[in-house]
Amino acid sequence: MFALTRKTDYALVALAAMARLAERVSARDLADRLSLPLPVLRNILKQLTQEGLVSSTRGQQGGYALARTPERITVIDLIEAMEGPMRLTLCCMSEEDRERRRAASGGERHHCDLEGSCMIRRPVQHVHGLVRDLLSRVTLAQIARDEVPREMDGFNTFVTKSHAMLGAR
Amino acid sequence: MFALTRKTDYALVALAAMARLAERVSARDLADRLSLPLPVLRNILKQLTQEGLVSSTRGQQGGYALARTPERITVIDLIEAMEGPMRLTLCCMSEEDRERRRAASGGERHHCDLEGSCMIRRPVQHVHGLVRDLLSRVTLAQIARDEVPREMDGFNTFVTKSHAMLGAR
DNA sequence: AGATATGGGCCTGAAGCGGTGCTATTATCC
DNA sequence: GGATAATAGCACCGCTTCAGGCCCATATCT
Repeated sequence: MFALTRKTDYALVALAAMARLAERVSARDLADRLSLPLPVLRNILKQLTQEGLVSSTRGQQGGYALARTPERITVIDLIEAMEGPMRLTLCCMSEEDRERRRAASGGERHHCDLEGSCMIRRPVQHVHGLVRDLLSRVTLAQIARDEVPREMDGFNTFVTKSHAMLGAR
Repeated sequence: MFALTRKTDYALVALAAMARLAERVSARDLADRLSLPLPVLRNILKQLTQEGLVSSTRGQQGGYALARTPERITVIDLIEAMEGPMRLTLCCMSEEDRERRRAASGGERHHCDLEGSCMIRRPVQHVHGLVRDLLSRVTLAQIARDEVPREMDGFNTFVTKSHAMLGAR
């Protein structure tokens, strides 16, 4: 089911709230404000900290804050922080991702069996790039302020970015 | 993990091959040509038939063929046929989908708890619309011929389409 | 010292995914 | 009419992930 998990959903709500607050908040405080279940929110904030999207301060008066300005946090950052690298199909995985999954689940075949003979690999990877780029153009600031542009053009810069990305990954 | 399932992946490969062949093929034949596991491909083709993307003919010399021209089958059609309605977050579910899930899993809460107070609902639904529209612009014909446009503009028509869609769903 | 936070685990029930097998039905060919 | 070849509709199983919760160690401020 092509969908974000509930945790990612909550993460989006939490980060948007943190963007508006713009000051350090404890997990409990945030859970109260947003009516989110505290244990879940804790796990989410922990993970976002590990992934470097938020910074944490321990102890009394501690809490969480965005690690960067909301303009520099994109939706794809958030998604991949919570769910790991996005991929439309198996061919869209990067080599590193592939190694990681192979190591994690014990030597399964985590590559497309077709590889050479697959006729749709290039176009599919291209669509993958289009989606990923779209999500990398939406920032947390835009989400928080309900200022997501109606049109996502400016694909001139995209073309180069996309190709560079596909090459690198 | 924001990714398509393996079945959807295979479905894409299969449909693209059927688009190129442009004639009726049996599941076995297709599995041989594409080096896909036959039992899996069978289930996929059955499901695609139920969803109306391919038409089937029983009996000897029977098989499957695309129900429409590949120009009229989009990637989002395929994805939603295999995985059910796409949604970025819970708020992006249509009312019917919500009812369906509620009925299926016995009265759970399948809606966003925040509803009224949620500050990011509109922007998130808008991003959902952007992604969905992008995927609805890529056709099976383009995939099969590796002719996916480098730029996906023409968002003028999109704006109206998107709003109509969000309204209808 | 005590109160308040985060950090790092670990655990469980439920649901979805990947894959397989069996039987019934339908159409064609001989 | 009978054999054959194909789809249709199930039901099943092992595995992984998801959602949610709990516990204890550690750090920090008062």
